Amino acid sequence: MYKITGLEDIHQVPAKVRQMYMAVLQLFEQGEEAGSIRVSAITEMAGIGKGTAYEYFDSKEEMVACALVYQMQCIFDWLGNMLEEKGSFREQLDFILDEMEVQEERRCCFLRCVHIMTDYSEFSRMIQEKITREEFKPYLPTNVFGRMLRRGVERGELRNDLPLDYLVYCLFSHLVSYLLAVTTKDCFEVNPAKLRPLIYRGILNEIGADSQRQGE
Amino acid sequence: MYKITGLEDIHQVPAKVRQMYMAVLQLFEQGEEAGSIRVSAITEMAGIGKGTAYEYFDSKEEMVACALVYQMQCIFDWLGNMLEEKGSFREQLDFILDEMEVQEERRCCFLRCVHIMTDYSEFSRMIQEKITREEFKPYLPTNVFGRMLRRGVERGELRNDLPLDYLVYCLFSHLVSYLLAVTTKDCFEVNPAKLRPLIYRGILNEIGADSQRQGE
Amino acid sequence: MYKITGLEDIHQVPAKVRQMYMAVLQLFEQGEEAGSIRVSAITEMAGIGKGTAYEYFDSKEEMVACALVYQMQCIFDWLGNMLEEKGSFREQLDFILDEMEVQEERRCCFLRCVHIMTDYSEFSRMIQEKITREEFKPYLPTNVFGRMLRRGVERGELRNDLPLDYLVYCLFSHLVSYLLAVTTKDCFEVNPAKLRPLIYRGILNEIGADSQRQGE
Amino acid sequence: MYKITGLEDIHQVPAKVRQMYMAVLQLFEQGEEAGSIRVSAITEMAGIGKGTAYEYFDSKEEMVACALVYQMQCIFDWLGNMLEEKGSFREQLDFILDEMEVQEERRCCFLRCVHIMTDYSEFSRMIQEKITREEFKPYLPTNVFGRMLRRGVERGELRNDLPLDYLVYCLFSHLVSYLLAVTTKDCFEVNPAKLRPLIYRGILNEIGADSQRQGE
DNA sequence: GATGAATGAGGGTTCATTCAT
DNA sequence: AATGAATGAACCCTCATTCAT
Repeated sequence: MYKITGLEDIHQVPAKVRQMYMAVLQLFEQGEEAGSIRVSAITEMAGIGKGTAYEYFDSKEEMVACALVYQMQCIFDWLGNMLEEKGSFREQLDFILDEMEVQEERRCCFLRCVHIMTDYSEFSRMIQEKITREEFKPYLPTNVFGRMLRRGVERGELRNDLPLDYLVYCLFSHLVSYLLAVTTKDCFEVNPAKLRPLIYRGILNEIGADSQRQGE
Repeated sequence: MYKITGLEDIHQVPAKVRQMYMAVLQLFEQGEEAGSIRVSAITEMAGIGKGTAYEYFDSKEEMVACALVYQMQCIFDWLGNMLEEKGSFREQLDFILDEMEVQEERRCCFLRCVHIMTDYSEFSRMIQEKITREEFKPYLPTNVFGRMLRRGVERGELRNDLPLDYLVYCLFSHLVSYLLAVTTKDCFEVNPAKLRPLIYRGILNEIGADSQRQGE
Repeated sequence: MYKITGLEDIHQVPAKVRQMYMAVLQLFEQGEEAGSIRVSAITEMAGIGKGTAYEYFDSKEEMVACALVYQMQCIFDWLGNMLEEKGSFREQLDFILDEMEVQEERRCCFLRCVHIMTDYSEFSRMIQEKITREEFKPYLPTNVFGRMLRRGVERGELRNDLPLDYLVYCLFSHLVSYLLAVTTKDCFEVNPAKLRPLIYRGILNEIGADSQRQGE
Repeated sequence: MYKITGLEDIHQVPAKVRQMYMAVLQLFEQGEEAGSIRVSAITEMAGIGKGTAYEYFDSKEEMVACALVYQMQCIFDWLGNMLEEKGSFREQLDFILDEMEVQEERRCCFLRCVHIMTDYSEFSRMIQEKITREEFKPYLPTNVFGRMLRRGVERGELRNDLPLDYLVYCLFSHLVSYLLAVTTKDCFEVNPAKLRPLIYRGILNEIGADSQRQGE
């Protein structure tokens, strides 16, 4: 039988596979490590037989990797749609920061992206291999944020003299900083509320349309 | 016998324990995950008997966690000493960015700090518990960078109207951004050389003495 | 899966579990100690995989303890049935003494009862915990002998003015004495044949109907 | 160096060996099984180095076996001396029953004798091998009780028409019954106080001088 | 297609014994 | 003689994977 690749259309995932994905994600939220999740835990939680899992996937690693890729797809798909609805760059930025601050599950997903990018392990390589495939392209942060930033430029809110890649990097790194600040509240005693204005200023300083005009 | 805690003075670690640490770190560089390192791999590489490992540590997890904590201590100790020798904030900043860019082992260590901070797993909690102990205080990035920044303020290079914690956060988040940019060259096509001036400007905009004067 | 408790109906023990029980008992007869029986020895002898053993039992100790409890159940069940068929107290007594003298496996089981009763170890406690459960009640020597003695009283062969508990104790202790005598032939040079009449006289002296009449 | 055999004169056991014996016996009273006592537990409790233990003994089994043999020697030596002081058979019997009922450590020792006699394991064979050596002879229950019984015959308290071995067996088995009754109070609800007269009558019925006269 | 009982390789840990000091 | 750090064989137990039903 054809096995699952994790890059299927998120709306056409077989029911039992979706149940498995949900189980994996739930186990992650319970603090399990990727490597130490047990197949029996997944199938029991998904309410399916252990053998069934192997009808869809070749190995445990595939199950976990596909579940994470699926979650990324879902969240970035959702995020892309939500950003599309906002009227201005500032509203979009606010929305992202709000999500990072508030939502447990979503912050988790952002964190996991950073976590996976900062790891050389076999398992991370597996996910990286998947998310660099053609099918994943539209869900890549690069593209989700890219679309948002391109519209910002078109609207005249952002500088039009910088390569899009640089705009993406700039936004991304500020977001990571905020994410870490929110996550490690205990470590740096920095109030997220006080940080927001600095994030705005930092980003607009670098890529806002005003900074371009000032430079002229 | 007293078991190793990982917080011993880095110059007084027993020879065999140091050999174990080196083995663990080498295995990490070969791409192993924390959870999948085998005790036999550690002891064989360290050239000691498997039982000996358990004379010093209570479990495999302890072995790995202590090795990582040891590496952090060593690197932040070394970094602190190196920074002390530099004459200006700019020289210090250059030194750190150079290290992040060039040195494999050291970048690894920085990355691992981020990696651990972005993880809820049992294993990460184990390390976090160790590095929040009193003995580790002087090696904490917060303190290493804190000392560097305090001197910057004293020298009149940095603003004196901001809490130190905030200065640390600001520096730290810019460093993480640079680190990610250097690490994920493949993802964002951003040239580190072109990034440097932006990092400098970004940091000095926020915490440089000049920005304070301008605000007045 | 539900784990085995050792108190299942002896006729409904799963085949592989029964094979394990047989292996354990065989190992005992080969002179192994309870604590030093190896799981691999059990499974190899039972002709099953090592993992399978853990499908049914939680630990090695459980395997061994359940096997011993199973043997007790089987033997006391068999003994109870055999005694039921005998027509008189004297025939019943003869039957028990014959069995103690002749049968290797069954004497073993009686001896083990004594062995376990004279031991405080964790392992003995484990068995004692099992055989004091409700399900084991009908197989307890107290009850097997109790039924036999009650019928003796009803038939008018035994005194009816003593509590049943006392009758049981009296029979039991004489049996133990005989058992030890038979077992330690090398130690006391006492001929079992010469002992029998003394056992009969000893028991009937204490609990026989005649002794009651004489006392009146 | 000459190794300890466990049959040395109990008053000439080297100090460190005696400390080891005490440690082993203490561990037994804490409920450890013979096979699961650890060498390190013995040496730590004895306050000596682990290597030292192997100066005196060839193996762990020897250490434990010798400690048990030593305890038997001590207790039966003491018992023999105590019995010597008593003026009549009845007083001697009372003394033994008292000890069985009251003294924890000594009842333990009697129980252990039964426990070892009812076991075929390697370890029990080791002890049995030791206690059947010439040097242990005077401490054997057979002999301790034998001396007591011989004096009973000489004093005219006991029958003189039975072989000594038989007298010993008779006494021994009644003592075991009493021991079991006292030990398993919870199992048979038999009051030791009510049992005593029965034990006396039982023994004297069989081997008392009166029973001989009656038979004539 | 779905199942879950059976498997056995693999790895963590213990602990008796040795031997250099 | 005394020590205790070092050792590695031994063994329990886990769990990914298979396959007969």
